[in-house]
Amino acid sequence: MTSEDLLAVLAAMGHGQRLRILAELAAGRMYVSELARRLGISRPLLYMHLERLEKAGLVLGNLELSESGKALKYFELAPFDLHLNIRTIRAALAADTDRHSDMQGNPR
Amino acid sequence: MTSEDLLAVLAAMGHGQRLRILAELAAGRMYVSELARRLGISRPLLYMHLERLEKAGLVLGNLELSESGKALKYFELAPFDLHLNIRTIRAALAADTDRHSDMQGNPR
DNA sequence: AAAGCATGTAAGTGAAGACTTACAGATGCC
DNA sequence: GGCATCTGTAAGTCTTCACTTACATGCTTT
Repeated sequence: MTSEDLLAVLAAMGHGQRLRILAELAAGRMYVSELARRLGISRPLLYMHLERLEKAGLVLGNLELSESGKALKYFELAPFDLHLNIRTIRAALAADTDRHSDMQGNPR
Repeated sequence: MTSEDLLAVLAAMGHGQRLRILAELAAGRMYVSELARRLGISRPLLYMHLERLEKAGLVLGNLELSESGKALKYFELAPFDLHLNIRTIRAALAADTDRHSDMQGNPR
């Protein structure tokens, strides 16, 4: 995990609304409009938050067709469990510089 | 831990410079000017970041007098280890509403 | 056809955050 | 005294973020 990944997660979570979105999705998958109604926020705003959460890998979006044929975009929680301590931070920062070195992934 | 506390930590950590500050302090306590030189950032900027980290409880500042009598503000890492998952998030949000109920801490 | 509900995006506004330059006060050393 | 080094803060700029309003599109049901 690079520091970029770590930062994406931290920044995504570091916001009240998005914390509430995650908590709401813990109850189960839900499509956007329904989620917006439950949280009492506007849909475009929710969209922005969901985008950010998805980029951080915390939620997963999926456009589906209901039985009646109506398009619904379902979001669900992605499983995550990050041990946030100084060790994790140092490892993430170290991973950045390591990307410059060769022979990673497929060393002979 | 309330969501306010959690958000303070997440928002404080969700920034590259501050992540680097924490990593640098992992090597040991250091005073502000020295830390600024090591990181290559301006002192006022570092100040702002340290303030934020301190409010989140991630670092600890202490103004001391050196042997020669010069004032130095030392910062050190506060031990932290946060398990970041959906359970923690829900617990934090739940703690918010619980603050309105009585008999917490010392229930008879 | 019209109304209802869904997705998706664009444009604009207002507030918060990140950063710089600058200045003031205090002490130690030459 | 004058220079170096440290702390602390104020003011100003600039960008990013959060949020609203509005509009275009598509399918369903009445």
